Amino acid sequence: MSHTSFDLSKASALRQAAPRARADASPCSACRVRHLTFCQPLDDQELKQLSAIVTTVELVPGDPLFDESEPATHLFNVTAGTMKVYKLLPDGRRQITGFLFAGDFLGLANAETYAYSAEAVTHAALCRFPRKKLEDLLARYPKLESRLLGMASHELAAAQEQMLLLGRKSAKEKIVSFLLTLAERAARRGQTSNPITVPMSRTDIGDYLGLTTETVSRTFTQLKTGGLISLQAGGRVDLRDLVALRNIAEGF
Amino acid sequence: MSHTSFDLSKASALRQAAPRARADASPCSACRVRHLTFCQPLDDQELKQLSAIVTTVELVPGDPLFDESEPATHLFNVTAGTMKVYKLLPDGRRQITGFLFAGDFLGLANAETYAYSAEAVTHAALCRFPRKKLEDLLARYPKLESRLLGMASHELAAAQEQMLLLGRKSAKEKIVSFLLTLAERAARRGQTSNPITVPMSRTDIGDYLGLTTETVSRTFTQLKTGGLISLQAGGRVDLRDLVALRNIAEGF
DNA sequence: CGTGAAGTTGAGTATGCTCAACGGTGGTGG
DNA sequence: CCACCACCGTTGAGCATACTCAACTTCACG
Repeated sequence: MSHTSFDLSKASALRQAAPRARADASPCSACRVRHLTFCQPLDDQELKQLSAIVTTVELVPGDPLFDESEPATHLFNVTAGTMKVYKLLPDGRRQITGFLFAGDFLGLANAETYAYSAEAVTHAALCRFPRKKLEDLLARYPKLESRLLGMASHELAAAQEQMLLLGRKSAKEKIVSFLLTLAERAARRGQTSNPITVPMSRTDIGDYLGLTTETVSRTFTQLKTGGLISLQAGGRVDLRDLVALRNIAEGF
Repeated sequence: MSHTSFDLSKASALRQAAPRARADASPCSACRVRHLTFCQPLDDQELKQLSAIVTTVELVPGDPLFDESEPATHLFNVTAGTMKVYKLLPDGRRQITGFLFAGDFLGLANAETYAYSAEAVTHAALCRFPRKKLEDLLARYPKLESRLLGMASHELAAAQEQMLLLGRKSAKEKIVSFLLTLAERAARRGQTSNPITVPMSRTDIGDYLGLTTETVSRTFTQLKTGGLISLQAGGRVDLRDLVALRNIAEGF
């Protein structure tokens, strides 16, 4: 599972999301993923205000975006590619707390510092908003803040689902739940949900699910042998028996 | 560790938080825990609006407040006592996703239904807001929505910390982290942080930390034997060596 | 007191981890 | 263009942490 094929596949997405050069048109109004993001409720006039404070960031796989406990100066919006956010223990144990795709935001912090580190999984593009200036805009446009609260609520529900997974599910249930969540999120973004694209490494998956790479690998093999999934080129996973998979994920 | 002693200790808190009878004074303006809650930014005039839509709920240990997948018609604010929120798998496995104390809110839902069930751990009192009417108020008072977003961000950070715990910490690290978090939250509420009050059962603690009751019990014994904590009457836990405990919790 | 729930302790076990070897693949440099 | 190398993924063997099942104790309450 190399990154290369994904780098290629993301290249066009990067171009789509990139702001346009013309000065009079708001770059944000041309954004292909706006309907997925927190900017969604703004009209053209308001998007111009947003455009005035945004800059874009492009990352290659492995590039860090920010580190835990660093001053939380910016909020980001993923426009293309995949990001991961994680927390570390002093001895190197790592918990990936989320994978982020187009439309997801990161960097929301109540405290002065980020609560986690963020790093690119694939080639990725992001919008970067200075926190202070964005807060001014939030104060001016309550519907923006409302949208952000809605997205934060959604994330909270996802976090609780993940706690159930981490605390109470078996390795097999974890992997299957993970695959189905990927499929669901892809569908939500309007992408194909079967076969799904799994851009992250076995190690990343393990660190997300509270497993080791070996266990992740063994479980994939087991699912493959059982005819529930099949692994295809480019890190794609074909979900062969959705009913059976859903039963496993729910713990039946 | 019975609930009784806690029921007694909470009785006065219940009275403190109970709305007053006079019609012209806003009950909310007399609230003892307002500075901890999302109502905090409102002035007296605005609190009156809030009072108009609030009702109060009192629960005894074990009382359910609402169930997962039930229509999310209300949002709640804990004013006294301890609540737990949890998710279930079909075979009965349970993950408690949080314990809630005075000042914490619950029932925030982006979807039509609650994402979890909620139940009283001790005697508890809550404010109940009809979701629709509260949303009207949120639209009218952006500072309310802003405050709610801040609290949701804080919860998200806590959820990520909990994922790190569930996915990557040992039983001992989990228990110690849990005790220290309880101490920190007690301090935040202005209560004594040592000894701490642990109002929930071993089973609840296990379901919160992804452990069994037996492992929780064994680990407490181990910490006690090691002189790191001591168990006192009324479910109080004395943290004997904070430095050592912090090192364990952080994974050193 | 008697009873039932909660907590503790013990013995044996299983799930997932550790340590290790090997194979494939893509990227690099000669 | 090919050979090498590093990284990722897979598989195996043995082990450890936490679980299961069970007995016993403690405690709250009737």
